[in-house]
Amino acid sequence: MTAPDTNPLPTTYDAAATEATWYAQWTEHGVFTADAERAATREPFVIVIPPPNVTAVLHMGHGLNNTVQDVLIRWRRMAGDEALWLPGTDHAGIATQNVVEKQLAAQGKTRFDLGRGPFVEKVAEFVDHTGGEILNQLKAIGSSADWSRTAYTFSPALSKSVREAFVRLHEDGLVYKGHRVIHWCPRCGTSLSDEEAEFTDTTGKLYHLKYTLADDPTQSITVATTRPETMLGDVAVAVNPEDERYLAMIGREVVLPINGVRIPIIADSYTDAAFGTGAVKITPAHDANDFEVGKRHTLAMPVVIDAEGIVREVDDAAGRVPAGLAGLDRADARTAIVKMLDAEGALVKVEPHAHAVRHCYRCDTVVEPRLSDQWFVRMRPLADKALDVLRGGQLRILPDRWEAVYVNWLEGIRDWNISRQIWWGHRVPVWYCDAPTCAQEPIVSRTDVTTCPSCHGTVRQDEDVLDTWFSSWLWPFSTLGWPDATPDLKAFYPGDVLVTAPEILFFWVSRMVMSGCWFLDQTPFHTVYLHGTVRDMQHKKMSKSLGNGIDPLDVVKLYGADALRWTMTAGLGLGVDVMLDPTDLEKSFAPGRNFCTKLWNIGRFLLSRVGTEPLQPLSSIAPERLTAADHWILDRLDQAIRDCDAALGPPRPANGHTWTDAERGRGLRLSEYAEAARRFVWNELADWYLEALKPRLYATEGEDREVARTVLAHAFDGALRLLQPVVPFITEALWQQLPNTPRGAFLAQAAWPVARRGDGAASVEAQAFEYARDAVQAIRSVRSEYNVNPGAWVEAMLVAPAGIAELLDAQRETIGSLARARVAMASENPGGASAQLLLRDGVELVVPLAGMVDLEKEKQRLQAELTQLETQLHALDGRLANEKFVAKAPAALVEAERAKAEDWRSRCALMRAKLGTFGA
RNA sequence: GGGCGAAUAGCUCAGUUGGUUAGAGCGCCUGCCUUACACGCAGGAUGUCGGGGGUUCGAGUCCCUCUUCGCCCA
Repeated sequence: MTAPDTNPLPTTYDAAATEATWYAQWTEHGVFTADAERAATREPFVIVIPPPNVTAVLHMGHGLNNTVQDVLIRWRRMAGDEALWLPGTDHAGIATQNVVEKQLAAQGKTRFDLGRGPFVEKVAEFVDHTGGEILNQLKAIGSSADWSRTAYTFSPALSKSVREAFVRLHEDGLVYKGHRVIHWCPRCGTSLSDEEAEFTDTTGKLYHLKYTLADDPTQSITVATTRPETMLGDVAVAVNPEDERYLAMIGREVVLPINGVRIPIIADSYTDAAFGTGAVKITPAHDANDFEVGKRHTLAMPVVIDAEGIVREVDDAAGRVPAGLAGLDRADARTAIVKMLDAEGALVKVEPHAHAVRHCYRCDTVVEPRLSDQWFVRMRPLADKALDVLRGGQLRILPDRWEAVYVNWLEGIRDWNISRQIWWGHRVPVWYCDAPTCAQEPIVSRTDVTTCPSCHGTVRQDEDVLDTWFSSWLWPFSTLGWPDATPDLKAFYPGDVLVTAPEILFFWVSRMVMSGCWFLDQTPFHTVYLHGTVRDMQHKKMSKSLGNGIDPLDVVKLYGADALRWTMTAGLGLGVDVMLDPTDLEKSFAPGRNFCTKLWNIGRFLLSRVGTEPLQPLSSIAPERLTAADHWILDRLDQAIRDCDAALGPPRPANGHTWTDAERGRGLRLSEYAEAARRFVWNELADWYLEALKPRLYATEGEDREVARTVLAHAFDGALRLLQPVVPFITEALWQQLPNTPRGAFLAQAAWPVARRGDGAASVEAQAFEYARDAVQAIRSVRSEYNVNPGAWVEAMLVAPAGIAELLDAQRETIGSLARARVAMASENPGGASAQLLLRDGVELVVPLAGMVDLEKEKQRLQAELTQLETQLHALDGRLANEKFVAKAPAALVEAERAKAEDWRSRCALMRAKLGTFGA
């Protein structure tokens, strides 16, 4: 009888209780806390978290992203590195401001009702009270981040980094104020960078407008535009100088419909003769390309749409907007203007037109090109450095196809608009003298300026704040104390791996490389790991707005954090999207839960049979005391360790700084790692070793029982170590119960296993167990085929060549207990009415099954097997007869193929002989 | 318009530099509640590797082309 009362493990695994217990233990004992001093004597391994928005709520994308980071950091922590996973949040300028503005709107207020100071205070208060909750949610999925170093992009410390970066770039001549057309979101009321103005493919309309020549009303020129409402601000019509259709018109003037303004026809090679009519209207204040044309031709730049997207005479536009149109929203204005153009006979035609329209990445409003003054960073010199580190091999991106995308973007880099006209964010550190007569230039300063250095009068700070990404791009070192030379900065910069999704390759990843190379002269990490996107079964990206999301916390509640992590890891091919079915959580997460249950039950078996009495260490056991099964499982553990290491590593370039071609594409195969560990613990340890071991453990005492206890505990200990990075909770809970676990130690910081034998060759002793497995599987197969009662014992006879026979003879009991058979060895096949199978290396299995064997069936099976093997042998012989194959293929391969052909030939012969005994 | 990726078992996917009889999980079929586990065990079925062409002794893997789906950039 079992004695469940003495087993410290309950029959079912309680994920919730275990997770709470061990997470608290880990944090209480500082398991996740990195130490700058220790990093002097150990390899540091650093991952900085992609900081979630401070107002974000955990979704499956975070679940995936943070599981990957946690697996890597836990792996390196065990491997002996000084592992630092640095967590934190992003103040998320526009996004956070939008949230609070929405709250105000519900009270019928705007931010302007409050004023700048009180509004910023209100946002800060909001962030203090509700922000950062996502970090607690990350704890629920087991994230082993160093919470003592939690950073925030808008903290005083990081604000100092931001100012330093701005001022230094200014000193380097790379920050400047530019007057040009930028992307403007009329809803958010701010400019956007190129990257923040996302393209959406749209089927719009192409309007053909007829402008009459001023000096000859019988002649006209037709322009094509997707934005007819901007015609009020037209200052020219441009044609290509090569375009013969319009040569005679260049230099003459046309009259704009509706407002009657006269504008010239100019020649500019920007105009594509093949697009539309070959003539385009030029509106310098409302189109970036037109702006360039306007500058080249020193044209006026009237502004006819204001910051809110309302049509009116804003700037330089007197007489351009008729009273009936002034005050209309840009969309309404389009409708009205098209109607007016039609009435005037100026609308030639309207045709459907597929094109991409830019939208605000925060609120999806159609972006309005707008002429304004903005701060820019000249990116070319920074981009060149970022290209150098990739090309030089100090940086790699996995999957490597993204490297081309990275290179392409950096080669075509454009200046970065870093100023935003919102209130929530780092204020641009520039001050202006209030005195209109003072000659003082704008002051760019690391510290606040209160009086004008020239006239000692009052100053005012620039109204703009910086793009939120201007703080994010400093993240790998601002979080470590830069610009101060802190111990952390010295110990943990540069870091190692950056884990994120491809969506922010340009927003964030490339820019971090640029800033790291520029300010610290080193790439901030040697590896960028771009994982896939979480999608539903229709391959749609999971999102709250689409309603196809899965809440990771629901999964934790239903299946446990380990199950969630298992699904994320085991399903993660390199760079491949993860497909989950939001309507069927069971399908996605049951495998992880089932695996945990399996682990739990192995642990329960071990504790009930091995017990908790101290064990002698494996190293103290003489090899000859180990059974074939012991040797086999220890070999399998070695192989599993090698497979896991090969899938995960190398953790860094072998020479410490530059990837070799051979190393560059290796590692970070999380699914292969998980599969290797799973295969070992389930298909090898549980399915075979444990079963083979039972008779030895059922013994109440004896030397062999002690050996069995030690080997099983050792193998399971190895499995738990390999699995800790994926399923940290259950492995910790089990490891704590193992007889030889030191008190006060944690699996989370125990040593990563090392293979006992490095070569990977199976030992002779282990080989014996492989033969035994073959025999067991063959007997089971026969039993199943003949529907032998599962409880019944059968007779089985093994005929084996010398050498193998001795090995098998020693395994008779093991084979018998696993296959429910009384196993005998025989020197030759007795023939007769029996089921017979040919195993490896000339081993034959004979199962008499008196009276049950269907000879015809046996014959058919054998014949089918023979036919298949003959076909393969024929193909193989053909290959070996091919002189070119023998001459060109590697010698080792040819040799192996020859040996195989011989093996198959003798197998065929045996089968034919056997068929003969059936009287065929 | 330019670039990239994917297409392998019913489903989701592995398959590193071309080289055993192409694998896993789930699902499916058969039999088992065997004293760790039915969230389990044992046995089994399932693929002209998207179509076509080429290179090679040899192609799921390399090249060309077509089809379908997806992504990025302009």
